[in-house]
Amino acid sequence: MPTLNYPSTLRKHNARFCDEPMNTRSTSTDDSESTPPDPYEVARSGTAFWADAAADAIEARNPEEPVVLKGGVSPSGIPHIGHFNEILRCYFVAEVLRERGHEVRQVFTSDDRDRLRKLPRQLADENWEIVGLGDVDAGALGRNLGRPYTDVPDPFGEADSYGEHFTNLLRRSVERLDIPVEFVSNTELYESGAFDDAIRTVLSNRGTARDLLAGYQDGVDEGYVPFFPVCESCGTLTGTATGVDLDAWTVSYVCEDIETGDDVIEGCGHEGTTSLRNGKLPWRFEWPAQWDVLDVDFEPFGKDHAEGSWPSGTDIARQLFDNDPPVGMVYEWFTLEGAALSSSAGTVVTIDEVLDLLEPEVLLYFFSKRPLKQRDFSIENLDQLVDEFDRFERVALGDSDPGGSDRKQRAQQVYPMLADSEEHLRIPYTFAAVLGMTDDPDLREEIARREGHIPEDASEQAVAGALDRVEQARTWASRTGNAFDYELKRSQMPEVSFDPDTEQALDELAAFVAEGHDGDAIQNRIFELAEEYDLEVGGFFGAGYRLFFDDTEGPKLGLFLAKLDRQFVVDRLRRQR
RNA sequence: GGGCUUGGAGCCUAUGAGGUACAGGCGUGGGACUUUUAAUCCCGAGACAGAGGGUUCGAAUCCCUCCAAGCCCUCCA
Repeated sequence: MPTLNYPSTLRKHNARFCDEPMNTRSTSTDDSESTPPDPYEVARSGTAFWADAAADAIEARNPEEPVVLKGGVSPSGIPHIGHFNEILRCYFVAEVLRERGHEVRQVFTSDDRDRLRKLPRQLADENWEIVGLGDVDAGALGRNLGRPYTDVPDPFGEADSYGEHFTNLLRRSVERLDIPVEFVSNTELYESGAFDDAIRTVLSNRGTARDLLAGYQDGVDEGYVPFFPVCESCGTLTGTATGVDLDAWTVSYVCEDIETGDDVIEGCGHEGTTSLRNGKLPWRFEWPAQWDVLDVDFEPFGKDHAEGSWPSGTDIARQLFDNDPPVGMVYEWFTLEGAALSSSAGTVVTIDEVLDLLEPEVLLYFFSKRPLKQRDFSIENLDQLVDEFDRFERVALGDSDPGGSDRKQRAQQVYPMLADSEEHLRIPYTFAAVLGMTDDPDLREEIARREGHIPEDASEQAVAGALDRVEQARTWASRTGNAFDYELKRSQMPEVSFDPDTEQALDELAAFVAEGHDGDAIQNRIFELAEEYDLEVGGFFGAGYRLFFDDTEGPKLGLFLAKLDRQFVVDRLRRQR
């Protein structure tokens, strides 16, 4: 027995969901021992961290070491943050299990033998540049509809296939997040024969397989053969196998039209026979086959699978493969700015993009939250997420605990999974955005110090780390064009027109600046001049912001002007350049 | 049609195995820092937990009905 250190309340909780009958229309008469916990319950964790509950459920199965956690997606297009549920939900559970002394293997299957069903409207090249379908040879790509992703050429001509191209992109994002993941190609599993036993099991028990599936799906009739061969003539993953010869390890087929949603992929009509390694199992069988072949103990999945392929999959795992299905966990989908994430519709945020806007630990933090909650990823309001993380970090590190001890305990548990143990100095995100108005690193630091965001005794390294956020926040501000998007208009003077009083006041201010005064003095002078010329204070400041930022707002003007080179300021105040 | 998930102040995030929501943040109103903005500090307003029933001494937390959004019963994190 490993020493487990978690609250006793949790144990009670586990007992609860382990004993509950599965919430499906399973037709099986299995004993409770092989009934996996309800994947919704696994995602709910009461007062504990959800990954703890998942780890509990996994331990309840007495898994063999190493414990295998798996995720997977089809490489159908641009990998976006939603796909990372498959990676990061596993990651947190893996971390918990490691803490408990388990050996863990985190696996990701690229379901790359799935067929290309339709062309996405957008693609991303090997440099993560998003390009429209029109920018590649869409015609050539279109001729590959119906083929497995690994048989479709990479439209960018770099990788071996379309599937490999997008898998590579995803893998690189995983690497940027520094998550240890083993990638497995589904196509390779088929080609290497790793799936042979599973295929044999399905096809030699066709009647059982059919009956099982028919309990969950309509349209599974007598002639149904649960295998899709690749047509040797046109390369399409066909839908109609007509017979199998297990001794010869072949399957015969007719290459008929395939309906995929609204579209129909035309078959070439070829009738042929091919190897059982040249094709694939239908998803409903393939998933449990993966569990069996890879010895999967845990798998998170999107809510789209929760009511369909999960119940049938667990049933098939037990009854057909005689295998205990893994612990499943449902997660809700993210939205982007309130809209569904969709590669084809172009509502996509990639990990790469996000990491230009915030630190990896903030992104991980987003994924550490309750899985069943529908969450919006909002770039518009990204500052709120970062602020929330900063608070979370402070609580975890013990500086304060406004939310109570439970919250603190959780923070202390989760935080080490997000960030390294080095000292992190954080400048508030929106303030960092404002600092982006100047390119001068020294000036940035000075302003940050002046405003109290950098303590006297901060190490050089910590300061540098803190200022790294400025670039991210500035990118965010300029990308969203929000209120923090200040940019010093140094090279060219914005178009301005002021009334005569304002112009005179600006000239006097220029003269004052020319004399050489510190920031406070200049700030005071601005107020005095506004009074002397009977100008609205706000309006006069506004004139300054217009001149220097082409905006109505800006930083504390006097202090800021004092930091810039004097002649430039004087000239600009005189509207000369 | 059947099933599932989510639903807290203007917004975000918690809590959620029944026991008073003075919760935190953002935003907002006011004030302080010699006087607009950013930042910092103080104070204030703001929800009775989607709606309605029920169980209970007591429910945001259990049950029922309904509503909204999303998902599944073809493929899709």
